[in-house]
Amino acid sequence: MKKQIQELIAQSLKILESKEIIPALEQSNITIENSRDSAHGDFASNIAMVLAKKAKANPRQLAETIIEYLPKSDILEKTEIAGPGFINFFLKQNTHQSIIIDIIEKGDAYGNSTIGNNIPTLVEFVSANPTGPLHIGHGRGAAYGAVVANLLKKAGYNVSCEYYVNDAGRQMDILAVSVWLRYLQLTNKEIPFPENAYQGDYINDIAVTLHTAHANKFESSLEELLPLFDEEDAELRIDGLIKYCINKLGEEKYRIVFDEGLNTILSTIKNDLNAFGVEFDNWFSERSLVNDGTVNKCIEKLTDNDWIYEKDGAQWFRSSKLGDEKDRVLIRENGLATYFASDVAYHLSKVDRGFEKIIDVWGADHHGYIARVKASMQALDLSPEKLEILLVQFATLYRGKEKLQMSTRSGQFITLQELQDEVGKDATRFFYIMRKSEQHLDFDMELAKSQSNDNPVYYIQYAHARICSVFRQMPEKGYTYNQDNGFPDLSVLTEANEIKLLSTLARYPEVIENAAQAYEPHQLVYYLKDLANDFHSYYNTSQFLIENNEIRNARLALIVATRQVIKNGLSLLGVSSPEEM
RNA sequence: GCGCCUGUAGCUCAACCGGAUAGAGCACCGGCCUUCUAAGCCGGGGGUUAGAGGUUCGAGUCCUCUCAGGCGCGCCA
Repeated sequence: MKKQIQELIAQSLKILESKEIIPALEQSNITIENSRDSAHGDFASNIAMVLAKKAKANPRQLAETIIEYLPKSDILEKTEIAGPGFINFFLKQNTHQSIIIDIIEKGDAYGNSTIGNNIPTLVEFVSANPTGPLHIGHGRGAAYGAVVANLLKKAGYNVSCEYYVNDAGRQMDILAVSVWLRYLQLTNKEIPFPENAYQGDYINDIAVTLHTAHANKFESSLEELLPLFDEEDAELRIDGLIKYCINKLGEEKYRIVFDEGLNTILSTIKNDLNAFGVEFDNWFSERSLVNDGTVNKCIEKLTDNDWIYEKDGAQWFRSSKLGDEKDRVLIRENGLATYFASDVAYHLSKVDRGFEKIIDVWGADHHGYIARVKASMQALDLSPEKLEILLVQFATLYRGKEKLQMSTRSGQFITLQELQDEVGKDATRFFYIMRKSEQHLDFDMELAKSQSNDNPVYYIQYAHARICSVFRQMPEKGYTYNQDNGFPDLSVLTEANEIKLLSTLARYPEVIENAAQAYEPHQLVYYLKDLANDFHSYYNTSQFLIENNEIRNARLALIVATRQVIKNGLSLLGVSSPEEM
C-alpha cells in the first residue's frame, strides 16, 4: 500500500523534473509515514518540505504541484495538504478491506518479504562456554538471537543459526580439572577444591558418572597432588593442577575426563535451548579450527602480509593500525593461541563458507572486542562490513528487591531452565524481547510471576483465544462460516473500529521488514500489542455472531484475518497462540 | 584517565534513516458484564524528553560541553 503511494509520488516527481519545475534529483528515497492521527489520513509524506529548498519553492505550493501531477489511482479517495507542507493521503474504503483477502489467502505466509534477496546470512548467538548450564543472561541472548533470525528469514534472507562451542582453551581445562578433582574426592575426602574451579553441583554429577563408567581409572597419588595446592597464587595454582592432570593421566585419559564434562554440559545446554524453543542449524567447534589448521592458516596469512610482529616472546597482531586501541596477542609466550586467534579463524570460516551477511550476537560486556575482530577481517581482506555485531545488555535477576549475584564459577545462579519452570516459556521469551536489546533488563522474578496476569503476552494471546472462542460457539448459535465459495462482501465493514483494525493489519508486512532490518524484535512486540488492542476494542463494541448474514460474515472474515496475523507474529517471537485461556 | 552504551510521566518502557498536539502498560480516579472469555473496553489527571548551547522550515532523535548511571580497557574467555 505504502509502496503504491511511493510509486505515485515518484511518477509525479518525474514529470516535474521533465518540466523543470524542480531540478533533477538523485533518486532520493521518498518517505511515507503511517499517520498517527486519522484526521491526517492514512499516510503522509514530507516530500514537499524536503524538496522545497532545492526547488526554491514554498513547500505548500510545491505540495500542490506534486498533487496536481499525481497519476490517477483507484486506491486513493483524496489527498490534502496540511501543516507546513505535508501531503496526506486518504485511502478508499475498499482498499482497506481488501487486506482481509490478502491475509487469508496467504495464511502463514502473510508478512513474507523478499527484501533479503535470499542473501546467505549467518546468525551466531548464545555461544556460552560449555562450562555450566545456561543462566538468565544467556537466555536473553538466546531469545533475542532466535527472534532476529526468525525475522530475517521472514524478510527473505537465507538464514543459518550457529552456536560457537568454545571447546578449547583454558576455561575448558579448568572445567576438566574441576571434574577430575570432584572425581578424586569421591574416594578421598581430604582432597581440597580450589575456589576458582567450577563449584556447581553439576560438576559432582559428572564426576559420579565418570566414576560409574570408569571406576578408578583416573586415580592419583596424594603425595604428588597435595603439594600443588601450596601455591599461593590461585591462577598459578589451577594452572599447575591442569598441567599435572594432563601429565598424570596422559593425553588420552585426560581427553575422556575433558569430554565427559564438555559433552554432558553441552547436552544440557542443547536440551535447555530446545525447551526454550531455540534451535541451531550448526554447532561449530572451536577445537575444529585448531585441528583443521584454520588458525595456523590465518596466522601465516597475517604474517605474510606483515600484520604480525614478535614482542616479549609473543606474537602480536597490528590491530592498532586498523582502528583498534592497541595491538593484540595472537600467540602467547607459552606458545598457546589466544581465544582471539580462534576468533580470527572463526570469522574467516564464516566468510569462506559463503555467508555474505554475518551477524554476531554478543553480550554488551564484549563491546571492546569489536574493533579487533573487524581489524582482523580487514587484514585478511574479508570485507568487515559484512559483519554486524549486535550487543545485548545483561539481564540482572531480582527476587523482589534482592539482587541476585551470579557467577558460573561460584555455581550460584538461577538457570534458564529454572527461570522457565518458574515463569513459563511464553512469558519468559516475551519478557526478554519486550525491551530494546541495548537496554539493561531488570528481570524481577517475583514481578514476572505476580504480574503474570498483567503480562502483555497474555493480553495478545487472549485476543487470539477470544477469536477462537467465537468460532467454537458459532455452531451452537446455528451459524456457519466458510470461504470456499469466495469471500463475503467486505464493503459493509465501515465502522471506525473496523477501519482501525484493517489498517493495523495492513501494516504487518512493513513491521516485519523494519524489525528485521533494524534487528529489533521489540518492534514486533509493540505492533502485536497495538493489534491486540484494536481487536479488544472492536470486540467490546461489536457483536460478531449476529443475525444479519452480510455483516456477520464480513466481521467473521475480519477476525479470521486478525487471528492469522496474531498467530504469525507470535510464532516469530517463539510464543504460542493458545485457542483458549 | 580513555572508549562504548544509557538518561523520556511516580514506576517500567515506546516514539518507524529529523516531522504535525511526545505515546502505551503499571499505579491513581471515574464509568462498562441478564449479550461471542471483564486476563477485556471507555474516559480522566500526570512531561521544561537529565542540563546548557548549536545545526534548520522543523530536534526526544543530529553536533559540542556538563551532570548522572552501566559496561569495557589481560599474553582470561
